[in-house]
Amino acid sequence: MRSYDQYCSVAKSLDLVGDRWTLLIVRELILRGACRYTDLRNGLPGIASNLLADRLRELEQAGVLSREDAPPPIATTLFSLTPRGEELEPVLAGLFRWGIPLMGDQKPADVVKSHWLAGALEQMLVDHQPTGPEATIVLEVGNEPIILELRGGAVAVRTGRPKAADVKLTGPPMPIIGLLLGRLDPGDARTRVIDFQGDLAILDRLHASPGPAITLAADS
Amino acid sequence: MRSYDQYCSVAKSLDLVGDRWTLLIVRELILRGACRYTDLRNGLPGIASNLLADRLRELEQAGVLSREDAPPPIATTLFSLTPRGEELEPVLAGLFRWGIPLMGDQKPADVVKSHWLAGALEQMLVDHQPTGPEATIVLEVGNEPIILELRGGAVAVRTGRPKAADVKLTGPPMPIIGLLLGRLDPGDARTRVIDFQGDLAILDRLHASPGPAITLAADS
DNA sequence: CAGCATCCGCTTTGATACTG
DNA sequence: CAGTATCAAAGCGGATGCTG
Repeated sequence: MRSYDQYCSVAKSLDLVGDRWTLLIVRELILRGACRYTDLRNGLPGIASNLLADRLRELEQAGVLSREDAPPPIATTLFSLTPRGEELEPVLAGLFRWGIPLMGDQKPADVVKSHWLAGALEQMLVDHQPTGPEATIVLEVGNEPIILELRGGAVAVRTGRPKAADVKLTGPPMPIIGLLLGRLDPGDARTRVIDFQGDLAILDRLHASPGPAITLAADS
Repeated sequence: MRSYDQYCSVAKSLDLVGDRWTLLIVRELILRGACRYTDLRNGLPGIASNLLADRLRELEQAGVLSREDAPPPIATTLFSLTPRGEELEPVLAGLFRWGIPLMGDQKPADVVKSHWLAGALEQMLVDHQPTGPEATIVLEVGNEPIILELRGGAVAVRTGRPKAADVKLTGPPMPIIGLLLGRLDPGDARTRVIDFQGDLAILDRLHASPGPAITLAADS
């Protein structure tokens, strides 16, 4: 990309990561860790192969990612973020958050990947009942299950094979996200989302009102 | 811009603000507040006029900014961020910070505007001596003076005409930034920078070590 | 002058095919 | 698997012109 030729740190940042696809490559590496070329292609549906190669070269040049040949048994090239590249995480976190309201309508052309949703949920979810028991929520959505683990006030989000779940939600992405963020109540959800299993009360821990007593106290 | 067609909040964000120039327009509106078309052109040297018009239309459409005709005496159109647009501030803040290490070499082609530097400094500076007296630092750099006001632990950064200054630094941008961030000591600075006026000790308040006593305590 | 729209040459991107 | 090569289409930059 042609430089903006502005002595401004935003412009200098965008000189390096402002190209089309570039921040999505960083997204993949943040969410997935070290990736093969093919993993990146799978995580970036729509990218042209030559563009991916170009971008990887530019990002390596810029010190954002590094390329290393994995040891003999694997025999492949792995791309991963450098520490400098990982410093882009706050920028990506901002974009994950800002884009949530734009995810209302999943267009027919839209591809869904579970790890993208996991990244967004990680930015948005808080356990408002930190003293509660550990709990596991599993979402069957996208191409692989998403696992939310509530423990000590934190919500860990990952994808993969779940062992056990206190609640399991199966259905299309949008109503499930709305339900988790508290923008859709279980009544509406039942008509749009598909299937609940387990104790729905656990979902209340993700919403803002810890209980009537505190709500009343805030009102007084 | 063509959509990425990915059901991911980062991709959806970039569908709206990932185009060339778009985030720099948001930068201008965050730093400057409501702007006229001409103000934006001045703050975005290098942009083609038609492109600016296109982007403003797209951003208005996306709900990021609004256009309003100022009242009669002014008779111009003002562009300003909507609340939704202001929510991009964390993203811009991230880019301001991430780009600081890229500002080493001001290339001959680079344009400098003081309000860009002000935005970067606002993200980086902290007063480590919050109980100290109020102090004003003035930077004569770029096209207009930058005023740093230390008060109660906060560092307010603005551009404009200063009233009085405890320290005044005059010179090229890079060494002045280095000096403020503590990456360049006054000895080196004197050979590269320029001109000091006033009490340089105030600059120490911007650096990490609050004093020998605390440093020793931390070591023990 | 402020706020665009049009035109044109150049660069970047997208889609697909091909290779060590 | 990890890329190149090719070429058409889209996007961008710069100049200029138009309208209140």
